[in-house]
Amino acid sequence: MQPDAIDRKLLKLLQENSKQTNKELSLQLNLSVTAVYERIKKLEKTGIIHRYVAIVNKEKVDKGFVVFCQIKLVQHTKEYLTKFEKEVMALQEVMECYHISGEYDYLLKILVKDMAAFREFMVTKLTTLQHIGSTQSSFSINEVKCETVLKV
Amino acid sequence: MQPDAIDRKLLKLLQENSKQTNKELSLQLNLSVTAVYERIKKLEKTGIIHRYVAIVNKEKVDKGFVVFCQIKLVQHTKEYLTKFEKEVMALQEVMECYHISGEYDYLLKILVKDMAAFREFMVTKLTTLQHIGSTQSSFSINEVKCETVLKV
DNA sequence: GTTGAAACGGGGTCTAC
DNA sequence: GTAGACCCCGTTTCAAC
Repeated sequence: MQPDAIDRKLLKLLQENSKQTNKELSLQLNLSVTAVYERIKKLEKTGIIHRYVAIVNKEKVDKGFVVFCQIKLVQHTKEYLTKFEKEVMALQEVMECYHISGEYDYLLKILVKDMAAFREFMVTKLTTLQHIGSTQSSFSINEVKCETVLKV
Repeated sequence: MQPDAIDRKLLKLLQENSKQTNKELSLQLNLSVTAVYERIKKLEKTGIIHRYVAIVNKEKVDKGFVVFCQIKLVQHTKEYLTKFEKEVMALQEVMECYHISGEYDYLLKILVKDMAAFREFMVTKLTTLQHIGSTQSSFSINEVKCETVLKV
């Protein structure tokens, strides 16, 4: 399914605020409520809309310290990669993990309370993972942009 | 406001699926519907719940190619930093941008359709920004983990 | 915190255009 | 695509415990 211009605007609105009623959406889209309803259902059925979630303010729940950590493994066999990935999946501080091209193998986005919590995470969790060669961490000094809306 | 154990579980449920009814939530929390309602309102009022959004499947809207780009500016005056940040804010391909510690100044998460689209983005947008010294891009080979649920 | 009731309005479906 | 009517049920508020 290929979303048309109206679908794209609808996706923008729902990505910004999924609690809007179909009536509110219909006014912004110059459509009838029924048409809005059917378009949303179609976007859900095709999987373009994956799910609906609440976004939590990370500062207010003591997760305001953002660290990006690049990791190099000692070897690159499938066994090592798979094992590492499985272990990373289980770490709740790791919000994102990508196998990447370049000098390092993985890039992790880590959310913790502060530097002390990050130290604790490094010492007790990250560096205890098997097959890790080296790591290189960068701390977020300032979050310039953090967008959840995909412009489609 | 400090969320208690029930609030934390409620936050987990709402971060996973914000479309659940209060009745469904009440069953999982062993609470009355009214109590769930009041807890949610409190979490919203205190700003712990920031907003509710639809999550779009990026592959289905031609944004499945993920690139992390580290950028170094030629100078680090406030003027240069501010100008760069303002320009980055306007780029819709840039989903996230952090001012970071370390060798590079900024880390950007960029979503585009494919390598050709990234090339186009680099040539026509990123490298035309003023004051950029050098860049270093890593491409996502595999998304191991991409979590939106903050464990609180 | 709980239950129960009541008012309101949106979701979802259907009919007709 | 539109408008209107319909029922159901979730939200929201309230009273009483």
